[in-house]
Amino acid sequence: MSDQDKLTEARNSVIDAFGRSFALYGWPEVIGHIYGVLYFAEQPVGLEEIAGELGVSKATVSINVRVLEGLKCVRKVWQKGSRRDYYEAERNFTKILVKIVKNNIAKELEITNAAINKSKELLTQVGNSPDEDLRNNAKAHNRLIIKLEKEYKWYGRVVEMFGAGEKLWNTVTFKDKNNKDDEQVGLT
Amino acid sequence: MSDQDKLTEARNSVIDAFGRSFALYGWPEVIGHIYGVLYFAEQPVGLEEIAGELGVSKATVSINVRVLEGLKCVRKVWQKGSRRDYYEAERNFTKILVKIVKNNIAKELEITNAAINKSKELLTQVGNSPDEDLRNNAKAHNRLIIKLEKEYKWYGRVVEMFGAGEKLWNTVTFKDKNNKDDEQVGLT
DNA sequence: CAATATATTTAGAATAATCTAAACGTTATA
DNA sequence: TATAACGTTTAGATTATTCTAAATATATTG
Repeated sequence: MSDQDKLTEARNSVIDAFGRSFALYGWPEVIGHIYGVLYFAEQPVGLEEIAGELGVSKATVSINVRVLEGLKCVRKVWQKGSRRDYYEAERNFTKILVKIVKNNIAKELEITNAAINKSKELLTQVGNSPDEDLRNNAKAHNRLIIKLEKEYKWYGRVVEMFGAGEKLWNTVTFKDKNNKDDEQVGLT
Repeated sequence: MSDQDKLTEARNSVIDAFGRSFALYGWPEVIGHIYGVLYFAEQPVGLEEIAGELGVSKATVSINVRVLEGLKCVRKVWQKGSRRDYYEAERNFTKILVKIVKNNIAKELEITNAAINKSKELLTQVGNSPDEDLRNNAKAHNRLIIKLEKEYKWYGRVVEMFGAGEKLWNTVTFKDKNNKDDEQVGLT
C-alpha cells in the first residue's frame, strides 16, 4: 500500500466510522459520510465537491446535507462572490447530542400527547356507557393513560435538565490522572 | 362508533403513538406496538397473545421482543407452571432513555475508537514517507484525529454524567404551580 | 421415549428506503 | 433577455428491510 493510499485510508476509515455511527440512530450511512467529509475539511465545502469526494450523486448530497442541517450537525455558510452553498461541520458532539435528544423527545411528546388526549376524550365518552363492564374497562384504562401522561411529563423535564446541563458542562474540566492530554475540548 | 370501538380506539391510538415514537429512533413501528401491548397489560403477556393482539406473526414478535429486551424496554418474566415466555414493560421512560443513550454512545465510541487507532497507525507510517507533501498532509490529518479523539473522550464523559444523573433524578420532585397532579413518577 | 408445547431460524415474498440521472426551477450576470 | 451556474424535485431502478409461513430446534410432560 502506497503512502498516498495510507493517507486516504486513514481518512476513509474515520469517515466510514461516522457512517456507522449515524446508522446506529437509524440514518443512512451516507449522512455520516457527508458529515465526515465536512468534519475533516479545513474550509467550508460545496455540494458538488462533497459528491465528488464520496462518489455519490449531487441529489443525495443535497437531500442529506439538509437533514444534517436540521440535526444541527452542519451549518450552511455564505461565501462572498460565490453562488454555491457551502457547509461546515459542527464539531462539538455534546452540543449535537443534546440537540438531537431534545428534538427527538419533543417530537415524541407531541406524538404521544396527541394520542393521550384523544384517548382521554374517548374514554370519557365510554364512561357514560350503559354497559357496566365497558365503564369499568374505560376506568381502568383511564388510570393507565393518566399514569402515562405523568410519566411523559417527568420524562420531558429530565430531558430539559439534560439540555440545561449543556451550559454547565461547558464550564467543567475533567481530571484524569492516566492521561496528561486531558483538557476541555467541549467548549464551543 | 360503538362504546366498545371507542375503548379499542383509545387503546390503539396510544399503541400507534408508541410505534411512531420508536420509528423516530429508526426502529420498525411494530416494536413500538409490541411495547404498547405490554405497557397496557396488567399481567405479563406471552408471545402468542401479543401476536394475536397485533395481528402479526409470532416470528415477528419473537425477534422484536428480544430487541426490546436488549433496549431494556421489556423484561422476560417467569411464570410458575407455564413453559411460555412472558414479558412485561419497563414503564420508566427516563430509565429507558438513559440506557439507550449510554448504550448507543458506547457503540459509537467503540466504532470510532477503532477507526481512530487505525488512522493513527497509518499516519505514523506516512510520517516516514520520503515525500514531504505527504508527510505534511499526514501531520495535518493527525492533528484532526487527535482533536477528534479528545472530543470523543469528553463526549463519553458527558454521557457518563447523564447516566449518573439518573440516580439524582429519582430523588427529585418537580414543582409546577399550574398542575396539582404533579408528583414523582420517575421512581422505580 | 414419544408426544406436545413452545421459541427460533430460514427462505422467500412484500414492502419500503435509497440512490441516480434527468428534468426542472431559480437566481445572477453578461 | 438569454445564458450559465447552481440547487431541488421527480421517476424509476436498485437495494435493503421487514414480514410471514413453514421447517427446525428445544425443552417438558406423560
